Amino acid sequence: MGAVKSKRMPRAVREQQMLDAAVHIFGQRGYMAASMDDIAELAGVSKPLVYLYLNSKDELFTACIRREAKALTDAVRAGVRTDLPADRQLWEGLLAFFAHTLQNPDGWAVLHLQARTHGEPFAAEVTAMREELVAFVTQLIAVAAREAHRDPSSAERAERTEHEVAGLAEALVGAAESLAAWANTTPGVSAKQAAATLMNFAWAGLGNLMDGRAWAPPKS
Amino acid sequence: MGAVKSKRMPRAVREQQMLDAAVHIFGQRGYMAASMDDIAELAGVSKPLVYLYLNSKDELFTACIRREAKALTDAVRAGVRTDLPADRQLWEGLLAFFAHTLQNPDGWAVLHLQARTHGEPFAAEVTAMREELVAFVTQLIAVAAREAHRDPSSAERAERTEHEVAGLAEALVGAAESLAAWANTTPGVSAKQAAATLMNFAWAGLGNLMDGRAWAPPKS
Amino acid sequence: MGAVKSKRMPRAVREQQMLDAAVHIFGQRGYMAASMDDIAELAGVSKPLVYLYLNSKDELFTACIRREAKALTDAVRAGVRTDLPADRQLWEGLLAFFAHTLQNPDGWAVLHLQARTHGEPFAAEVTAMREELVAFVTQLIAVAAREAHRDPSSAERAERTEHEVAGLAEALVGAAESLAAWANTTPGVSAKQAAATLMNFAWAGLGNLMDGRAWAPPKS
Amino acid sequence: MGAVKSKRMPRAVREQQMLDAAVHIFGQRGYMAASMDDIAELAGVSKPLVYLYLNSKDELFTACIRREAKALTDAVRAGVRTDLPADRQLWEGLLAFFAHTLQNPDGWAVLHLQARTHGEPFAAEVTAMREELVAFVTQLIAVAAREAHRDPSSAERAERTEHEVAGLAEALVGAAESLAAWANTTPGVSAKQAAATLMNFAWAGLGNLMDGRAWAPPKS
DNA sequence: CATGAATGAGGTTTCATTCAT
DNA sequence: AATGAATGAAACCTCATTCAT
Repeated sequence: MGAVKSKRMPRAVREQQMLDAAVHIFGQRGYMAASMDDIAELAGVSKPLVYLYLNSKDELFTACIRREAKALTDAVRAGVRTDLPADRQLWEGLLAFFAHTLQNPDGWAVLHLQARTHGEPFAAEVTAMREELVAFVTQLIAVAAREAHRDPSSAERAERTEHEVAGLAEALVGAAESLAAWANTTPGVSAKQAAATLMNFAWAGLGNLMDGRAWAPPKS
Repeated sequence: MGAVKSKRMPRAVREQQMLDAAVHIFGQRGYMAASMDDIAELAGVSKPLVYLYLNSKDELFTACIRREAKALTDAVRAGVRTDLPADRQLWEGLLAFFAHTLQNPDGWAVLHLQARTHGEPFAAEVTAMREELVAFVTQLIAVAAREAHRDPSSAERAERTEHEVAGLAEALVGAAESLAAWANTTPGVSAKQAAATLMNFAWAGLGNLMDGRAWAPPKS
Repeated sequence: MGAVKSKRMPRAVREQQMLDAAVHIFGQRGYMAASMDDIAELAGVSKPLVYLYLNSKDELFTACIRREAKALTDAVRAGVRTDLPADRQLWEGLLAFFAHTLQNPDGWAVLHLQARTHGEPFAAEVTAMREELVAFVTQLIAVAAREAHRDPSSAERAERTEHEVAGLAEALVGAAESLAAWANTTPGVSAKQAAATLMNFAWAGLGNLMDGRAWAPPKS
Repeated sequence: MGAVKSKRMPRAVREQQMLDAAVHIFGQRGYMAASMDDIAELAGVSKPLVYLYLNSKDELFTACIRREAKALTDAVRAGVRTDLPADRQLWEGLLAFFAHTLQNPDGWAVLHLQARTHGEPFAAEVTAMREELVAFVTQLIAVAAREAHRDPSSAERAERTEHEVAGLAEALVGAAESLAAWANTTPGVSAKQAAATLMNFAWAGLGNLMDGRAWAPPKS
């Protein structure tokens, strides 16, 4: 874990070492419980150097969030072949998402647990990333809807559908996030299993909705 | 919020005041950022009294988690009439869940955000509550499966179904949790809307699964 | 110096002990070089108690300045009998001023050296005190002028006089301040000697000015 | 202010740039609040170079004091024509003094405020400069006394006068210093005005004293 | 029952200073 | 001649926690 201690490294390298250490500590202990001493020690440098390069605990935390958010969205983007049908795209996206979060448990903890738990500068960073994922899913659902009934006979149905897509995408991304946390803390759950569970859950339901077979709440 | 300051109250009442204050502060600021000073002040008592009744910050936090977890599961249980069909039970459960979390944002923040973000003594408390909810959903899914095809023709299909129920319940509860957080931070979202969104998402998907129409991952 | 260490004292007493210690350390070492650790130790208390009562280094410093400024102006006021002629009043004021500054070297150092050397919140406190002294002197000079020539024959002379009084008072107070510092660092100089030196210097000069016998700068 | 950054300059030039920067920062922020980083940056060099040339913060500060003290005394000396009568010499000296301090506010702040506010190595530097000014004034007063009454009729008076000259010179220099600070912080006050105010104040008073018309403290 | 008084320990942050190139 | 990389030491401040009344 703690990189081999060697002196006089170029700044870019040292910064990555510090971010590695910080993500690990922040992910394990939380923002407030993490001490700059511990992060510096794990990074193999002295505390003043951490401050010289990253200025403050806040900025260090923000840098962690940004790096991990970018890494995650990059991973998902890289995993999806956009020339495939919508269901295959969703499948590949989920697979890439769970694979990445399972391989980066600390990074995922920082994004999912820590960043959202501490006030506004941080939560906004995650919100931005989340919106990218939600947009991806929203677009997939829209494509799927068009694929499902090429016949745009009922304008009403189309409208209702459009109207609900946002909430559905939100629910799907939320479910994925929760499953990622669950997979991270439950031994023996692979990325493929998590993706399959969610895909089954989601795709069939979406299909039904597209066809207008929604569950109707009771009148009472 | 801060109870009117009056002397000589029975211990049980004072304790509840303290827990009220603690849940509010913990929910707003997080476990580490919350100070015993602030909690005592909001509760309208002196700090030593908080220690006399609740021993330490850890125990105070644990007491908060336990009280809020019990309140939530009680609310869900109370909202479900077990003599109704499975879909109605799930609907009522979701409704009760979202209604309670929306009316107790601080309590929900403590359970969903804070308790899971800080090491083991606390996360376990939430896990216990979560398992109760998952069990409730799991049983509903099982009932639904039996209702759907009373004819257990394909043993293979039944087995596969049983095998996945755990993951599905997990996904559903996770989606509910995410939606609760979303509803809490998005103005204008009612408990009924949140429940309807999730119910639509879930029930159709579950129904399809029950009928064996699952989405099949590609072989590659 | 360091008060006898005894536990459990009422807050007001402890606060004065802390201020005593702080004035001593600030006066000797300067605002920035003074450490809260040293002040707390000299006061015979722990550092957190200093913060509990005085909030921050800034506020502690401000409290010192205010206390010492008030003590000095009080001492001067108490030393002057306002029913005497102007010269006697000035004499008594100077005597009280030098007596007080010689008996409170640290307080005087805080006011004269430290408070003016560090930015605006602090300098303003001293300016207020200084203005009180300048006003006192200004009024004495005006009274003296009236006493000197009861015959207000030359309006021009009176006007010019009025015009210069401000600058003269400023110079006199400035001279007094410098002499106080000098007396504080030069062994064997009594308050009476310092007052006599300045009184001689000032009163004769003022008298001459009142009579219009000013030194004229060369034309070149 | 910050010199254009150019490499390979002769040492003497670089040193002056550093001293310029240091005087500016020390004057504005004070000795302790000034950081070597800021000074090096303002000087346009790297920190190790500052240490290579000036060894330590203390020595850098001392070098600043010495340079500014020399500049001030040089300016005063250069402004005085010693073949003139005493009053003209004093006038020219004051004029040069105020002109220099007004044109070098940072340097004057270093000498008057900062150097005296921090322990012994530094205060002594200023004391040396101050003594030179006091000696200059003392000698002027002596000359003036001889000019005033060439007839040393009263030995007693002469003795008393000799005895007080030190205090008087001290008071005059102190008043000048205070006025310089006042002129530096009060907009619209010229060197000539400051010099005239003090000259009026001082010369008439000194003249009176020379003639034996001193103010007598009351017997009580 | 209730509290004002008090502290040990540890947090973030900054700074003067040096080393290796 | 000049600098990027690095740190030991110490500053301010906060907090959970306890005692004596």
